[in-house]
Amino acid sequence: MAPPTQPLTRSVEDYLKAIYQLSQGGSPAGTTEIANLLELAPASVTGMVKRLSEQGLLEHVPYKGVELTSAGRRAALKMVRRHRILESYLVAFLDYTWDTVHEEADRLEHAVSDRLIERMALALGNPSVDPHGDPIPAPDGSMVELVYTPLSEVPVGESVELRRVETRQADRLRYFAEHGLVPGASVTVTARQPFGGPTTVQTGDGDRLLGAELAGILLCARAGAR
Amino acid sequence: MAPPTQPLTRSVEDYLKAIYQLSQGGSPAGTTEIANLLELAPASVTGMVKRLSEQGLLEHVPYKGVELTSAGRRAALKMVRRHRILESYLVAFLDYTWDTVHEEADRLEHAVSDRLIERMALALGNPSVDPHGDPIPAPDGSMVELVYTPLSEVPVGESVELRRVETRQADRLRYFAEHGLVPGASVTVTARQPFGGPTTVQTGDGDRLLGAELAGILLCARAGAR
DNA sequence: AAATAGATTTAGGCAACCCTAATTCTGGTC
DNA sequence: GACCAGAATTAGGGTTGCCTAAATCTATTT
Ligand SMILES: [Mn+2]
Ligand SMILES: [Mn+2]
Ligand SMILES: [Mn+2]
Ligand SMILES: [Mn+2]
Repeated sequence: MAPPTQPLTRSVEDYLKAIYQLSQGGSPAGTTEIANLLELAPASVTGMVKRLSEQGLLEHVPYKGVELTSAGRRAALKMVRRHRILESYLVAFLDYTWDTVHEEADRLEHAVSDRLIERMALALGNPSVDPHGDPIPAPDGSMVELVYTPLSEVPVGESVELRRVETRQADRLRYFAEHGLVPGASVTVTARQPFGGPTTVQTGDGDRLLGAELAGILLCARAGAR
Repeated sequence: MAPPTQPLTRSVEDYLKAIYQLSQGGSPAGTTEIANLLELAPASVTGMVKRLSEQGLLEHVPYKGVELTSAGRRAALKMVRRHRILESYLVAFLDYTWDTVHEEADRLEHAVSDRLIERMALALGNPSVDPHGDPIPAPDGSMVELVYTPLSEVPVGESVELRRVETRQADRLRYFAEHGLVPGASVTVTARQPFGGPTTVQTGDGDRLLGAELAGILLCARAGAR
């Protein structure tokens, strides 16, 4: 622990965000996983992990993996809030589209002040989700993460509401937007081929065939879910 | 010269902006001047100046001073545009005041994309000056710099329009704003004490006595000036 | 139990930036 | 023309954060 926490660097903030993301699945984040996500060499990650552990932001069990400490998680969630508020603001007020906004937010998140983020949040009416349907942590770090069902697992015949799109790949996002597959849209699953085959859905603007990859990325609220 | 110019770092951008500012007076910027403005040790500046000269951004005559090359000036003006558009946007849309906006813009200017700046400029209606009355360079780097008269030099009896406030000190800026001394305001000089004494002005909300420092900072358009 | 693939760490470097202390230069002054 | 103060540079370090290549560890397979 280093009590008089000095401001985190851009690199450190990106590491913490990445580790937060990778730890979502319950198990600790591996060195190579982190390296892949941040596009760095694994050896570089080992070095940074050592430093962050000494600063009390991570718990590192050599050869096993890393987890965030509560201080680390707090910092990570702050970055997640910044990122998602920024995305929301840029889309709402500056004409960004959901396929171009991630990149801009990924740089700005390190440069904005708390004050600016809160002003943007206020201008947006304190939204609870960003343009991709990702939940936005509150300023105190609390976040309500709802459990959704991938469209690929919605039974044939059911009608669901799209709530969240789990990808950053611009081409996928553009494809979805072009066909009205955005958070809030209602779709009905009319067929599904077996063995990882495509799902057929009926949307506001016609029927569409979605391969397993795309259908797995679209998260839906089933009947009765909130 | 290094042809395939890679992105400039935050430090480099700040150096170029500082050198641009210091070269405004015609003579080259000195090492110590730059160091003072950036709050660095002079030795650090010597090192950076060497690197930037090698990159073709500066012309350095050892022991004499540095000047921007055209590539350096281009980069500096880009930062000035970014800074001033950001200030304008934050004041216009996010409730910033002119005494708090500089700090935020000084960090953001390094993180925003060209696209974002142009979107903000569009939302603002492509302004030609920022909240302090500082001129905003066009995207191509051209800038119209008008010549104003410091209030301290406006003859007694004349009426002028405030156009620009030349300080970043928040306390001064707050004082001016409190008393309506902002760009666009009309004031009449009703008296001036000799030997660097105060100037008395008549403003929309009453008479006011301004010491030489403050009166020197308020730049005005005299009758007939544009 | 030995071999091995893959993950991880260690070793050794490098570039960008910053600092302090010591040295050198420059433009006057006496 | 020698001297001096201040400006600038050089010398020598330190930190952060990244890389490649060479160990080393772990888990799984044979
Ligand atoms: Mn980022
Ligand atoms: Mn998002
Ligand atoms: Mn800056
Ligand atoms: Mn300004």
